[in-house]
Amino acid sequence: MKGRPREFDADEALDCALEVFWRKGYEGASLSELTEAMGINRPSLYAAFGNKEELFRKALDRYAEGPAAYTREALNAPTAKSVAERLLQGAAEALTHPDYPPGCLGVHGALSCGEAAESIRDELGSRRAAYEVSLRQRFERAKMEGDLSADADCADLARLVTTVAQGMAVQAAGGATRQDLRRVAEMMLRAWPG
Amino acid sequence: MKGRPREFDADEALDCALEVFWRKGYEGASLSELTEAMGINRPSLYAAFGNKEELFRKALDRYAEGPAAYTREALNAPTAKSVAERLLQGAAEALTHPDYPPGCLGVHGALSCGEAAESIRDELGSRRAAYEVSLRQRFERAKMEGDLSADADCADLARLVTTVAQGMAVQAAGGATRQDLRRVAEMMLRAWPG
DNA sequence: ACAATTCCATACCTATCGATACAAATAGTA
DNA sequence: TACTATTTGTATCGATAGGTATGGAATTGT
Repeated sequence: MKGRPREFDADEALDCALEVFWRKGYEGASLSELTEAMGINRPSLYAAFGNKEELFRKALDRYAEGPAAYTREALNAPTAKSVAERLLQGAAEALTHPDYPPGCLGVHGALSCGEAAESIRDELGSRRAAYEVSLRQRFERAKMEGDLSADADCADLARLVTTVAQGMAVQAAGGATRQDLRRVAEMMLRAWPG
Repeated sequence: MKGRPREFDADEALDCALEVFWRKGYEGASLSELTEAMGINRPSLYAAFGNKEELFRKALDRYAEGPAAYTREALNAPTAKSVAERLLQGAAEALTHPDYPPGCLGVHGALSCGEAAESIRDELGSRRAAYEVSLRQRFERAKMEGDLSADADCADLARLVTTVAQGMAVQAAGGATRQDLRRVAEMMLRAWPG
């Protein structure tokens, strides 16, 4: 390994980029804002992350493993209802976390790109679809394990939960408080089948 | 009335602009796309509508009175549950209407603007907030009229319904079908209190 | 000590953004 | 016809977008 070592930490810079994308969306985040927030200059960004689109994808991975990890972890809850509860209450917390911008990077980014960033929108759409599938499969397992009524439609139920979570993301972006979202989650769970 | 008459119909042009904003969001819609869709050129647009922001506001008014009129009309339904039903089922239809872009102009536009268009976001936010208030007041009236249980929290209920509607808008923008959204609305209504 | 390699910084590229200046064209009025 | 008011088309403005070329500074292995 020869050559001059880089003077910044790639993960820290990626976290800063994530926050900018989170606040402004994909197209709303300019390279000048990104480089300023990351503390590096343009050529360093391109050398380390490729281009804006690759940077966004890497920030997205980091988002999924960090601030949005609750979505994956919720699937490990013991029953169908507890899965929904951990997902929706986790959303209420995460979408209004004081250390991060309000709202959801995925929802924010998906709706805020013109046709130039179509590949970004497709990427986010397929990620959401994949999550909805895994949620449906989790509910099917719950049905077999007996903690979800046999006549429930798992696909519809998964779509309902993701729809509410996405609506909560819109609410958070619009200024809803943590308490507001907790109540939405609670009312939704009170109506849980079975 | 002196001077050369304009060669285009202002309302038709506004409808075309509305559709472009609807598909691309506020910042995602460029003036070139707008003028091309409207069939006029740039100075004519500025002479007739002021600037991009004023054009968007006028398109927003036209949206509220046209494709999104169901939100206001739903408030006239006889009972609280029928109000929610008309709103959510109306959303399922409107958000997937074949003659219009999928999704909701308000949700799309609010999440897809950087800080440059902060006034646009505030405008959309206050419109949503105003609607949520009118929905709450409608529920309070329903409580007095006896078709909503006395222990229901009208503010929470209004927020829940708008949250689901906004989530449906995100789902529609992501490609959900009309049938998908109808089922979401139906499941939500099945859990209606009282 | 030297050369290879890598990084950082300035300055610049082309394309596009929203917004306008200007003059030709079209109408009503006298 | 002369005059005025308004629209329309072209051409362009300054600002900013994403993305690079270039050159010097810094750190490594030999």
